[in-house]
Amino acid sequence: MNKKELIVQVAIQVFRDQGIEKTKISDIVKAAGIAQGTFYLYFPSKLALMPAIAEVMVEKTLSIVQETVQDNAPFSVKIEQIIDAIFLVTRDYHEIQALIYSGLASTEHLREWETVYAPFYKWISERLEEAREQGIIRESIYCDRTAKLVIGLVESAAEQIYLYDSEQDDQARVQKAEVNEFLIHALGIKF
Amino acid sequence: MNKKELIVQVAIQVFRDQGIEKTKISDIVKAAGIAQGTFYLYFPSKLALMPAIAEVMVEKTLSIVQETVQDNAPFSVKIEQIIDAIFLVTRDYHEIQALIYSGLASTEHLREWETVYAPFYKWISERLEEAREQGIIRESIYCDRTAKLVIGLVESAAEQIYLYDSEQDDQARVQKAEVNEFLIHALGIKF
Amino acid sequence: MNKKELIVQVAIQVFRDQGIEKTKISDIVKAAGIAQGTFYLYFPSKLALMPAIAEVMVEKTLSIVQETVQDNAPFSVKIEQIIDAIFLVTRDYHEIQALIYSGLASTEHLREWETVYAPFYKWISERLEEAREQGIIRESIYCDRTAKLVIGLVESAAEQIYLYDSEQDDQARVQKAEVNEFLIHALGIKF
Amino acid sequence: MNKKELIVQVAIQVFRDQGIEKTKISDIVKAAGIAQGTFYLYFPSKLALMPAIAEVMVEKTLSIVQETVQDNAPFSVKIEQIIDAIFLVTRDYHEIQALIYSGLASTEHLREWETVYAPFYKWISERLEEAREQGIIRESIYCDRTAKLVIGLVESAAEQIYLYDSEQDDQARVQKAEVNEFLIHALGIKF
DNA sequence: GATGAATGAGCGTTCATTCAT
DNA sequence: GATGAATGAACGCTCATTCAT
Repeated sequence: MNKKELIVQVAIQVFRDQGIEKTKISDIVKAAGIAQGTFYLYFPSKLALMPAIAEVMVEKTLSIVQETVQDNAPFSVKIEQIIDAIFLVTRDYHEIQALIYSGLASTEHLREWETVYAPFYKWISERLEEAREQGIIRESIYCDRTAKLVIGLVESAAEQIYLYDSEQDDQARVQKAEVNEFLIHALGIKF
Repeated sequence: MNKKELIVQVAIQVFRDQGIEKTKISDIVKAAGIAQGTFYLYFPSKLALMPAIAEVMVEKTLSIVQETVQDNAPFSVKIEQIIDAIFLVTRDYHEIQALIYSGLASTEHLREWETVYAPFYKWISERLEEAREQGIIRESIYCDRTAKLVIGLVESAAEQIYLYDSEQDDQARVQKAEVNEFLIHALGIKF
Repeated sequence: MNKKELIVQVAIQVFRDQGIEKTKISDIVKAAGIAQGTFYLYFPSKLALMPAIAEVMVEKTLSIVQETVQDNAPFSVKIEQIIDAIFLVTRDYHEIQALIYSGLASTEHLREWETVYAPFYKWISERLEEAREQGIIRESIYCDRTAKLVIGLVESAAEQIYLYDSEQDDQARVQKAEVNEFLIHALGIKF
Repeated sequence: MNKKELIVQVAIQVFRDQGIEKTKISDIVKAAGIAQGTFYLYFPSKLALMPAIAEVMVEKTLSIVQETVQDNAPFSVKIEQIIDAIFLVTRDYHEIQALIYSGLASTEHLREWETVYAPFYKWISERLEEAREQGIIRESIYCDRTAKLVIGLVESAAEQIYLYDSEQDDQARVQKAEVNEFLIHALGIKF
């Protein structure tokens, strides 16, 4: 089996279980069932894991969003589904999300993250584009920039809920509704 | 000068200069011109610094916002000014903001942050309340929740710009305009 | 007690006992009865010990030579005494001498050694100068350069004997006699 | 090409380029273009390389000396040529020379080095013998022992020059002249 | 014979924390 | 209160060596 992927997958799991700060490389290799030195064959340091994790996380997020959003649903429903999906991912992985957003993982790898995040931005942007062409949202929207604002808004809203606790179903429901309302107006969605 | 305050002020400065991860307590005490042991007279551990820093940062942010926003300006202008102020703070302190938002500083102190952030949320909420009472924004808005969404939106938008580089004046201008447009619709501002 | 000196003294002892290559920093601190971290207060690395050791070794060598050589002895006897003294030091510290002579201790510290060795060269040079002024050795001698040759010759001769074994009294006696004869002619000593 | 020889040749080269201490086996095999494991088919450990390297170095030194010294030159010229040759080798390989002289490579292999160095001592000894039989040098000389002194003297003189810097042509010229003068008297060369 | 991914014991180094002064 | 030398547990990382292919 591919050891590099194994390390990344296991690292995500261990980070979720015991927190990022407290995770030692020795914890990761133990969980992965490999030798300490093997880690260093694939990653020069603990920090170097981060871009790979970010990539996996974005893939995971995007695929959950894509699974949740129904192609033939009306745009207003799609927005609700996008919100649902992002809240879902945030609930389960907020610690890792936080890491990715914080400038933590040292400046050297920041550049890579831009590319890593690109597919997610692009997908949302395309949905906005579709809606705009169909006249369902206001025309003045710049889809690329707005996609980033939407993702930023929903993720930050979800983080506000899940930062302290993953068990916040009621709070989450209210917050999602509020975000939905917020977005309906922000995007000028017509029904 | 009060040593406790001195330590917090110096710590923020050192964090900005050389990054949070790389900052050792010895760096802070050196910069503060005090002895290693003196630190522990005021803070039981390195982590105990964080709530104090968060408090100062929120005070700083709020006071910048308050200075920027003119009491007698129309609400739409106030929104622009709020955006300007948050972008300004984010540009100068995005690393520390990131720290505060990420779950980084061990869970024991998270609760305190909530209270620490409260004044900022409250102030924005009050401005929304005023506007709603004057019928300048849509009535369906829940001010408390929306205040958090607005702050989350603007901060995440600013972070997208400044994460990689603090010198992004052109990018920032475009992003600010987009956020403004976004908020005008989201809040249903009437002119 | 001065910890820096303690470390150097103990390090020399430990190096002699168990060899330089096999000596870990933990061995040194254990023998010195200090904590691991304390070592790093005084020396940034194992290599950084070397100039300090060299200094002590040269001081030791010079003081043994000075003690052995009688001020009022005839020059030819002084030469014998110098040979005796250098052989003595080499027997007891040949491993450390070897270290000092090899380029081992990484190029960064080489420059310092030149200064460190200077007093020894100088002292020998002065003895040659005296002898030359008294017409006891050939006039064509450049004392400074010749001092280095003499020390190099005698030390290398001693090392040839003690490299493999410190118990070589017979061999040493013959070698010393040969070196003495060699030097008598090289310096053109007159009786 | 014979892999064993290849490894030794490459190792010498890599040692010269990046220093002995910093050279890992992986560097050697990389430079040799062979696999990590292949090294261990020919040498049971890293230390086992040392005698082989010493052998090659002595062969190299001896052959350079033999090439430089002209059979039919007068003995005084031969001495100059020997000095030249040894300075040349020392300039190019002083780090490896240092390794060979220092007790570095664990004691188990020291014995072998004695035998390895023998041919060089023997060759010089034979030249002295010739000269002594022809009455060109003083009769009291023991050629075997003196050969070692001569080699030790010249090598240490060369090391004093090249230890810090390989580019020392002026210094080297003066030092060689001084050594020559020194030897002329030590050996009692008659013209 | 040749390979090179995998190993893991071992070591150097860091740095938050303590405490005698 | 203030100091800063001393501490030592903790961890990152290296690299000689192995072995299944």
